[in-house]
Amino acid sequence: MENKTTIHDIARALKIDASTVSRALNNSPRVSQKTKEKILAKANELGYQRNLLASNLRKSKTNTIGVIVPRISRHFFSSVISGIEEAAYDEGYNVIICQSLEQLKRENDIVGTLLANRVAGILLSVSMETKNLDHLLNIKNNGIPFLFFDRHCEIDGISSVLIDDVQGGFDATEHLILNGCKNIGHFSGPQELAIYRNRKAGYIKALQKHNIPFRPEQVLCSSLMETDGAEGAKTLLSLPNKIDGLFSANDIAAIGAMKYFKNEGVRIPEDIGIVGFSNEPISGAIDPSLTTIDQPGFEIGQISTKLLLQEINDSSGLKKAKITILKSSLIERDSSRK
Amino acid sequence: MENKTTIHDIARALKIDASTVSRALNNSPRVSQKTKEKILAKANELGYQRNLLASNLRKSKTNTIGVIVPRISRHFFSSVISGIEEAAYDEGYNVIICQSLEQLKRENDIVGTLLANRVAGILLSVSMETKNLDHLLNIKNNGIPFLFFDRHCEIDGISSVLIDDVQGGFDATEHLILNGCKNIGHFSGPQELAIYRNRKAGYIKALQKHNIPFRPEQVLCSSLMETDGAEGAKTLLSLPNKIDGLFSANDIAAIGAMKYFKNEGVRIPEDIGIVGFSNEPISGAIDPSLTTIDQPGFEIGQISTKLLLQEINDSSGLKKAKITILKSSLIERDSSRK
DNA sequence: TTTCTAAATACAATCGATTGTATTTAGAAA
DNA sequence: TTTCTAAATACAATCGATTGTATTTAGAAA
Repeated sequence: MENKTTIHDIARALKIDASTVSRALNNSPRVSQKTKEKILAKANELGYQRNLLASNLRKSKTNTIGVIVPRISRHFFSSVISGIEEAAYDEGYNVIICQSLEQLKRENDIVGTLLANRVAGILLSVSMETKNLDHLLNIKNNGIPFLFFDRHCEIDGISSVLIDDVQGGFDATEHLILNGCKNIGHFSGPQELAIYRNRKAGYIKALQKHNIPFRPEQVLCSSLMETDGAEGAKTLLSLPNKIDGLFSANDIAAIGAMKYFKNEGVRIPEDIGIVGFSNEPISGAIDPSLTTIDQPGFEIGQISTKLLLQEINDSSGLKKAKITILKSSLIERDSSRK
Repeated sequence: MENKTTIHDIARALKIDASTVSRALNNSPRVSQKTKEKILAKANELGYQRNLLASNLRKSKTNTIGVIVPRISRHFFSSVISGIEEAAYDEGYNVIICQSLEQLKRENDIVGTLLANRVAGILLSVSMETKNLDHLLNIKNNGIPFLFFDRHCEIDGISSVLIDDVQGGFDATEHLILNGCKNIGHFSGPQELAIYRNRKAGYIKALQKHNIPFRPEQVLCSSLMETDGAEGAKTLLSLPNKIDGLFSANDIAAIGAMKYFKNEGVRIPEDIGIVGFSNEPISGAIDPSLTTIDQPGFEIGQISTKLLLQEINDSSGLKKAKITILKSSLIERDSSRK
């Protein structure tokens, strides 16, 4: 009960060699059917369970992949994780989940532990603080396959699974324009992150297409927490050019702004139309319901995992970065209908 | 770049023994300061990274704990996981997350893999299908510490971290009664799970206290998905005794019922007062907002992890099951105010 | 019965780190 | 300078499974 049984215990009990036991348990053709049966029976009897630590050490590979997300409890990330977990489970892989909590230091530490645990590969969505990429280059130099999803960095030979943030930003903004907004503010995130640069680029592109002047002071960068949204709303209201639309690079900040606006007696969508990004479950439920861009989290997780497993199993070292772009879609709700 | 450096590489480069390198890297007092410095410098130079597989195999212990939840993307569980991950990270442990998707077969498989991976311990909230406990007894027989949170089973010597479901059910029901409801229906889950039995017990207790007859046909058991809630609502409306209150054992089913009622022109809370359970983020946002019982997920995760780590580090085999019960709290919103 | 070949099994090294024991070294004491 | 002791380092076994090579076995062919 205390000491786990090993192949040596089985070998001793049957007076055969441990190597034969090992081969039998791995169903090798080099062991006779009769012996296999005896070994399996004894293994069962003794409650044998393969020690994957030893097995992995010997084979120098593991059946574990590491996942680093900024925050597990964000619905988008937990959907991605669901997708990852399911795809990994199907292929017999385990998933170690870690959260950076948007801190570079933690991200750094986590990469270290995952490498020390010799994970087979890493899936990663970087923190908002990630400007220095040394720890990521370190993964690469260790020859561990890895892959970005959603929030990525440009590293030679490293693939990403993304959604089309430029298009998403464009759709969100054009939707507001088509609903009559003429002066649209934008909440963006840290400009180190491509997703926020791209959503902003889409915003600008839509303005240009419709000949609406771009006013840089109407773009506010923050960490996009709910309080940031409220503060941003306050700032926007104080600007000389009265805004009548807001595209926020995430739902949480949009909701923060919405609450602030409501408190100030600004009507939504009549006075200000609002579009968010991410389609958090709460967005469909608040009043008024929030128009937003849906990101297919579960699918991102599944696809990322499949690509990563391909890289893990593909021993040819020739890696060319592949960018997979998934479609996002505008979900039209009440916050933008004028 | 391809082949990881080992302590032997360092040893060879410095013409010393690997055991000294190992001791130096573990900061053993048996190695002189001078040698330690040389070794650390060389380790850095060669980009050495400890192989935890080997280390753990030798020490026959791991720094990984396994977590099994029904579904990662449920907000309650992702908060618990957040709590687990943070508490584990602080103590240098990694977390392998697995989801049973409410299926016994998957739960079974997962337990097997976790055992094979020789996790240091397991935190577990059982699936709705878990009636047979063999796989859980197997964990115990393997001498791996484990602990239930939220959804538990009674196994000798196994501790649990729970919330007071009887009290929660009682509070929810009494709240409806105090708001004037006289005939209250109840959505329950699979009766194999103590949480659902207990919430129901609280419901009955509140009825008794207020001398309201208990009508078994008004208690509907299901998997508590949104569709189950809608169906349950339909059933309740068809009963001879007109109901004017509903206590659902989770928010999702409550919301399903709410949507059905609204569709049928039943007003909430005027015609039927509703209280859910779990405080999903969406519940505060829907219209009318849903009164519910808040469960401190993050805290449950932290406490469970601390208790588990205690058990892991406490070698005295004397385990007495400890039940930790956390307080839940009623969050009063619009769906129950008459 | 002997010889040969393929099938079955045993032997031995290995993955990388750890750890109890043995040996060497350095510096103090004689 | 020799002797002794504590500090520092080396040796060797080990954790449990895997795998290339060597040996044994069983049954067919001679």
